[in-house]
Amino acid sequence: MSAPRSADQIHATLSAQIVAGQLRPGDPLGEAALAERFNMSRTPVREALQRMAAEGLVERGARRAFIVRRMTPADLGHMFEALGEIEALCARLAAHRMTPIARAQLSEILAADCHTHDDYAALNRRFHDALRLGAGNQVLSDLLADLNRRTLPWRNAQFHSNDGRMDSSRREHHAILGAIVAQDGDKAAALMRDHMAGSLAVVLRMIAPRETKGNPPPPDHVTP
Amino acid sequence: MSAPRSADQIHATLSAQIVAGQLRPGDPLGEAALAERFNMSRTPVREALQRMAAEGLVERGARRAFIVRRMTPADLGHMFEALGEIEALCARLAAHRMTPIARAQLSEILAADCHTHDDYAALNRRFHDALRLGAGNQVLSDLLADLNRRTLPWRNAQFHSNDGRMDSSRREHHAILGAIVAQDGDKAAALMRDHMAGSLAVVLRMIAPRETKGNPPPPDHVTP
DNA sequence: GCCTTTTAACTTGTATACATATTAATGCGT
DNA sequence: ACGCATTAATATGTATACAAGTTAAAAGGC
Repeated sequence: MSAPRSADQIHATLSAQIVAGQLRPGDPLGEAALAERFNMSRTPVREALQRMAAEGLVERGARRAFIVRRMTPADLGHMFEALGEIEALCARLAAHRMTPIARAQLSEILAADCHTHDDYAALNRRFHDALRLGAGNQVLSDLLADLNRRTLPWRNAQFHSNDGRMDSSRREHHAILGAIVAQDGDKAAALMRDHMAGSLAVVLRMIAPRETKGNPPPPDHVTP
Repeated sequence: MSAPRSADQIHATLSAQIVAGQLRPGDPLGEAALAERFNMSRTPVREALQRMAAEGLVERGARRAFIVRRMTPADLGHMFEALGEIEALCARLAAHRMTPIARAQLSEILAADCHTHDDYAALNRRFHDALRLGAGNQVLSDLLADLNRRTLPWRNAQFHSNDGRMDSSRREHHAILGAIVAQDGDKAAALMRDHMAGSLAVVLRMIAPRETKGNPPPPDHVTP
């Protein structure tokens, strides 16, 4: 039997709530409060928070207390650039390494029609997951999974507030698929870069309404 | 004043010993034993181990005990491929973004003459650090720092056992510098990829003598 | 009246005691 | 004699009590 550890449960629950936006950047994560909320002692709570800190989901605020991680526009830019470049890298590798069967499966994913935003979010995820696996590098795959989780709080709402983005995103997916089927690594990489840049543009337009609690992070200048 | 926390000290000490090779892959890291060794309780020891697990330096073995992370040849290949590709990416970005002053500083680093292996290791590190900073992306920089730390246990001894590698590595550095000064991003990336591939080749030749303690990890097939 | 200093409250960091699970050894049964 | 089951030992997981540091508020001096 599997041993359900409390710390894992807390970690999963808090991560999900941060990713879903229920806990917003800057929200305080007091150990005692969380311990009471989960009916557990502070020890597993601390373990969960430390792991989340190492994963980049939370950071240390005043009084060394943990808070949900805040990101300046510059930080978001760096994060999306890294995400886009590594996705592009995986796309290039996948174009060279994916088997014909894997290519067919990738095509199948895009062939499935979807109508609701939630459907598309799932499809989007499956597409990128298949590409990650196709690259055939476990380390890069893990890296992408981590970066993805860290950006999700700022990404998961974009489809709901921006209807046009869904269609354009879908078109871009098909273009990437075409480059991969043609085994054109450079083109796949370039298309993926543009695709991720498009996502960043949408997200940056949405930052303003999402206020971060507490002192905003050092007012980093947006690079001109 | 800074608050020197015990957990940080344990984390730093253990990390250094793993990177230096004093603790070898597969070595057990019992909490009680470490607590006694550091004259501390198990609590800060656990915190340090959990953080190191999230960083990829240790893993869980039998009885859920922490052990120094083992890596199959396939894992090492993935790790070095990721490292090489992201370094190449940073080199391309740096070729476009580094200021003339930063280029001059990079050149200065390579100009310094060194004779001992330790000297060269320091120089090597400064070169790669300068390139990381030159890319102007904090996330990629942090990623590289992490990957570097994780591969260090397998890299730090290569210069000592392979005299020829030092000279060839140095030549490759100069070639990369030339591409960056010429602002040729693609060439810098390609050269960096080859440079890292060279390091991997040396490391793979050194794996055999370094036996991992305990049951070797699942005998991952080496891709043909 | 404002600034400084001290003190008190609240938070995190550490230690220890207890619960629980996994492993290995031993004994019994076939 | 071999195999299975039971039990004991040793590790990690959790809870709680205590220590220490930081912040904020309040009181006193200039």
